[in-house]
Amino acid sequence: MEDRIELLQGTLDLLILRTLQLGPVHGHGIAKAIQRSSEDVLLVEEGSLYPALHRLIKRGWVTYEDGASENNRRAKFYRLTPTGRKQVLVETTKWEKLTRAIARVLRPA
Amino acid sequence: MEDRIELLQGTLDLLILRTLQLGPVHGHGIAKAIQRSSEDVLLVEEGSLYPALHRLIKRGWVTYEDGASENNRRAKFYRLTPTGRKQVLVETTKWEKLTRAIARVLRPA
DNA sequence: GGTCTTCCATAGACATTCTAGGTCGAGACT
DNA sequence: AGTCTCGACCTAGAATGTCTATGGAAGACC
Repeated sequence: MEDRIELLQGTLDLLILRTLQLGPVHGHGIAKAIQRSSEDVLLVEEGSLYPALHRLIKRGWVTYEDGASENNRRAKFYRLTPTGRKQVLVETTKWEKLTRAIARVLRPA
Repeated sequence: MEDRIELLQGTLDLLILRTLQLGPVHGHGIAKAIQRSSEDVLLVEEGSLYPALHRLIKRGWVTYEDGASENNRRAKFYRLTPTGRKQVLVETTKWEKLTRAIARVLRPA
């Protein structure tokens, strides 16, 4: 296949949190949303997605309710908790700080 | 203890390659250079640095010669191979593609 | 009823970083 | 001479997070 780009470790949580900022979405929908908004650059594997979601739940940043998808399939609609909502900002800031730092190193003096 | 920021997995190789673009440097010097040019945001632990360097050598992107440091200590001066020099561009492009993609996801529509 | 697709999930492999140790030698100080 | 610190190098093992591969359940569709 083509140039698959692997996610950087630690970035998936942020991508998920940010996606959930727009409202409750089920797992499959999160993956599709990230793929779409990244213009097909980022492909979230299920084997990465669900462990990540469970991680976020464990940390109290995300919760879910059972429901039915647009296609009438059983689905869990994940959404941010109040803590999670704050955490999005923390994580976003951290990401920006980090990428700015890396950019400085990459930019040849 | 302040807000230690951990490196993202996969970014260290690029940081090292980019640092070596400026000329041969010994390990300790690489760590200091990255710390300095990132304005103390990125701290490269030795336990990450040396495995990374050996990885890059194994891939044929980096090589080294023995020499003496500014302080007259024994040191290995690491430098890019011709292949490594090309690889810097590849890795830089990948990084930019990835961060652009992530930025699109983070940017709320 | 059979098959496709959607949605959820996990086990195990893999890669990279960190923690926590250790070595060895140069220079400084006593 | 002895000892201390620091510079430079290194590794083992733990921790983390992603990927590969796989499976299951249930609705849709023929």
